[in-house]
Amino acid sequence: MTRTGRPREFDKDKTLERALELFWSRGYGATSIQDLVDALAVERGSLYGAFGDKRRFYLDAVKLYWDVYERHLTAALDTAPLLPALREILTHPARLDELISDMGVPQGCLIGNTTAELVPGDSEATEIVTRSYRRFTDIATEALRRAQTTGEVTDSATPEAQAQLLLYVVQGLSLVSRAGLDKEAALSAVDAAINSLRAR
Amino acid sequence: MTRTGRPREFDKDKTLERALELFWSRGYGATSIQDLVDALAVERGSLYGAFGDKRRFYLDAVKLYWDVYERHLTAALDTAPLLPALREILTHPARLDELISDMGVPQGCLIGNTTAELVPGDSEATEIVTRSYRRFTDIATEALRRAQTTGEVTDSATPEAQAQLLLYVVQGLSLVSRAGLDKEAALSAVDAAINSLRAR
DNA sequence: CGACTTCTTGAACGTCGAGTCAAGAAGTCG
DNA sequence: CGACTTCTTGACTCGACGTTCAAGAAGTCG
Repeated sequence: MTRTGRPREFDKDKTLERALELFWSRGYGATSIQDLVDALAVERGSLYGAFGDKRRFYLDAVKLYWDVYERHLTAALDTAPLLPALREILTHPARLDELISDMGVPQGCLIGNTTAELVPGDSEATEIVTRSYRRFTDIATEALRRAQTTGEVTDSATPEAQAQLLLYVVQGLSLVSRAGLDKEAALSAVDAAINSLRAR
Repeated sequence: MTRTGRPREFDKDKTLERALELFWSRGYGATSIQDLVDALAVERGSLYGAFGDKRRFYLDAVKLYWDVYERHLTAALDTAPLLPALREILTHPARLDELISDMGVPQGCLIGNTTAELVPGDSEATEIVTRSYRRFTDIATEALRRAQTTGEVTDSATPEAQAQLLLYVVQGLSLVSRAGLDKEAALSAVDAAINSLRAR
């Protein structure tokens, strides 16, 4: 039996979620421990005790981000017809409704941001984003394969190629959006992408 | 008349190019002044004298990057047929042959990396990347408009929408590639994108 | 040559941020 | 209660980094 000591005074899961929001909106390097201390209302030592060092903390937040996103993705793409769902996925880049609370909406996809900031210098970060990309394409590939057999999606390309292309589009849209989103232009581009998938 | 003093002992342009390579491969935050001093063989004071502070230095490198890239882009897309040229542009994400010397090939597009790392926190960086994205879509739009009139490219979407989508694909591919490039998967995705532009 | 300007060098400075730690607080268990 | 464990607090350390600066070097001009 592990001897129990003084109980933690803060909610570890909730704190990780709030940290995720901060990391998401500011990036890894630009978020200092002091920022976290201020925003989370948890003292430095407690953070270190609960989450290890900054890099661990960040990587755990990234993992949480992906878990939530993957759940969204899977649920959204498990519907028919597929194309409207895909449009939804592309249209709201990296949207995680469950996590976004009252703070301003963070911008960009945290996986993509991590790729730009820590990859390829950090091997664990590289693993995480590589796995995430892989899972995205796997999930999308399966959905597209089904939609090809029902005749909804064109078979002029393999589901794998289509899924990979969708990954690029999501990540590109998500990244470019950070610099300011021209909603009309983005929407028409997404529609063009979706239409090119439609069987004719 | 400006009095001339002691002449600079290093080539400012060449030094900026070398700094660009370093910034490109490591990112802004992860590149220290000391790194630059070591790699460029120019002392700190001289760097500050010639380029101002680190942020100026970086932003100037980004501008240089874009200028070179834009020249490539314009030249490549000013040909007929357009689709093979587009494929070339997408296939070699952010390739700048003139600048890549004997160092390892930097990964990702510097504009995209800057977007992830400095935008939206830095207003001048935001300006630069926004303008770059704008110029990319402008150039691509014009090329696509011409290719639509010749019947090479489908008119099932506007040239603007197609160009915007291409921007997303380039940026997405360029970003995801940082985490390790699966050449086959990338190529088939690019081919799918190109084929969806082809008039039928 | 002497006055003037600009560049070079590298030590020094100040700041900031990640991580540590010792003392105390708040629980549990026997 | 007393021993034990874990959490909290915030001051402290220590290193890294961007930036400055003073002294000297290398040119030009009259």
